[in-house]
Amino acid sequence: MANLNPHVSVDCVIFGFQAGKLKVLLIEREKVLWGRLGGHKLKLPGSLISESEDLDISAIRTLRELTGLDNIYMKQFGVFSNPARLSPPEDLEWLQKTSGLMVDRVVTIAYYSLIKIGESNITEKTIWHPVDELPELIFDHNRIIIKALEALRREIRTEPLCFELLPKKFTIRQMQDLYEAILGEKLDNRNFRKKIRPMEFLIPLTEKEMEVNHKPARLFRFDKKLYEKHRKVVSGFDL
Amino acid sequence: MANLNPHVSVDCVIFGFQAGKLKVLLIEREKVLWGRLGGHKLKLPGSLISESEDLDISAIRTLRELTGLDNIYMKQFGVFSNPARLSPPEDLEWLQKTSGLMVDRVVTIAYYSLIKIGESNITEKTIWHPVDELPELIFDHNRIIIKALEALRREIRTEPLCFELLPKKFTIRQMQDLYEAILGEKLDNRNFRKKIRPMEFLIPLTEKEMEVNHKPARLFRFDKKLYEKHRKVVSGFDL
DNA sequence: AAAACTTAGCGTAAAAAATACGCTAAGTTT
DNA sequence: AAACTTAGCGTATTTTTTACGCTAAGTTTT
Repeated sequence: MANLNPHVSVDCVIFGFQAGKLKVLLIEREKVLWGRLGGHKLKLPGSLISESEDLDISAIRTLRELTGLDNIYMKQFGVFSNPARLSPPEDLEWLQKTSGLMVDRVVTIAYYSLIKIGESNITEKTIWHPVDELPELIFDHNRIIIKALEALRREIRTEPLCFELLPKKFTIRQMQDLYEAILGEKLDNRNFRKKIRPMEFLIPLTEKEMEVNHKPARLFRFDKKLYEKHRKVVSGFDL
Repeated sequence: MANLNPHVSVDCVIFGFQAGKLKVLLIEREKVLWGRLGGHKLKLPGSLISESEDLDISAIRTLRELTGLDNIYMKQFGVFSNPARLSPPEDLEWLQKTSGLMVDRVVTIAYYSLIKIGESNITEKTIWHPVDELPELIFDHNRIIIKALEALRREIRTEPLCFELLPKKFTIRQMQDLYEAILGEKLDNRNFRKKIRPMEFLIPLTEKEMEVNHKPARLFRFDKKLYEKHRKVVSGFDL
C-alpha cells in the first residue's frame, strides 16, 4: 500500500440482516499490552486513506479485505470532523501505537454498506452486533452508526436497498420483516403484499422455502436489469 | 487564523433565488500575472480548513466572511476525493501560488447553503450565476454544483427549505415559482394553493405586494416556531 | 386421525390524497 | 370601456393508502 495520509480516514458501517434483526459488523480492537488498556472495546472497520486513492476505492478495498466480497452496495453518508473526536485519550493512544503515526486529528468520511450475511465470508475476528443494543464503542463510532441508520431509514424507502440485505432467494415475509426491523414499525401483511407483488422486477420462483414449521412460502428473486428498465418509466422504487 | 491543513478543504455551493431563477454564487478567480493564465475562470467559495476547526465551523466562517450573514441554512452533502480533481494543471498552479502551499491532493467536503439574495450583503467581487447555464469552472466545481442541485431537489420536497430562499414576506405565487425553478416542472396553481394554504405555520399578513402590474397578492411569512411544533404531530413538511 | 394453530395469500370497502379543470373578482394596460 | 392578467375559491374524478374479512395449506398437539 502506498503511504498513508494521516489526516483523512474512511469508516464503514456494514449492515446485515440476521434472525429478524438488523446488525452491524464490528471489530474487536486489538488489545494494547499495557496497564489499564486491557478493555475489549469494539470499533467500526476503517482505515486511514493512502495518498493516491479515491475515497470510494479506499472504502471498497477495506470491505473486500474484510468480507471477501466485491460488488457490495455502499454509500457515503457523512463526514465527522470534530477536532476532539479521537477521544477518550486511551483510544487515541491506541491508534497512535497501532498506526505508528503521530496522528492527533483525523477527518473521517463515513460509508454504510449492505451485505447478505449468509453469503459473505468474513475472515477476520469480527462480531455481528444488533444495532439496537450497542455497547460503548471507540471514538465517536456510536454516533456514526446512529447517523448511518438514519440515512439507511431514509434511503430504503425510495431505493431497492432491501435486496442487498436479503438472500438471493427470499419470501415476501422476509422482506416485510426486514422493513419492520429497519423502520421500527409493524406493517400490515395484506397491504404489504399488495404493494410488493405488482413490482415487475420481483420474479416468482417455482421453489418454496424449506425447513420452516408452517406453510412454506413462495421464493422470489430480484431482477436488477428489469428494475433498471422499469425505473425509467415510473420513477423508481417506493414503499 | 490557525495554520492550515493542506489536505482537506471546504467548498460552498450558495444558492439564491432571483428574477424567477435559481442562482449560484461564484467568485472570480484572481488572475495570475503570467502567460496564458489570464483567463477569468470562476470558482465556488471555499478554503482549506484550519487545523483546529470543525468543518461545519469552517463552512460557517467562510459564509460569514463572504456574505456578512449569520444563521444561514447549510448542509453537508458530499465529499469529492478524486486524486486527480485539482486539474487542469493551470488551475493547480494557481492554487499553489495563491495559497503558498505545495498542495497536490485535497479532499473537499461540499456544503450547499440557501440565502435570501435581497437581504444579503455581499462584499467581495462575486457573481450570482443562473445554475442552468454555467460556464466551465475551476477544478471539479461544475460537478460539485450538479451534485448540490440533486441534493437540494431531493431535500426541498420534505423540508421547509424554500423559506430560506424567499424573502421574509412572500406571496404564494413566489413560492410556486421557486418550486418550479428548482424542480424544473410546472405546477397547477389551484392545487398548489390548496396544498400550501392549510399549513399552519404560514402566517397571512394584512399587507399585499406592491409594484406589480397586476392584482396584488397577499403576503405571508413563515413561522419557524409553529413549524417546529407542528412537525412533531404530523411528520414534517412535504410537497 | 381429528382438532387446534400458524402463516400464506387473495379480496373488498372505506378513507385520504392527488389531479384535472371551471369560475369569479380585483386589479392592470390598451 | 374593453381586453387582459393574476389572485383565489370551488367541485368532480381518479389514484393511493388504510383497515380488515376470509380461505387454503401446511404444522403441531391431542
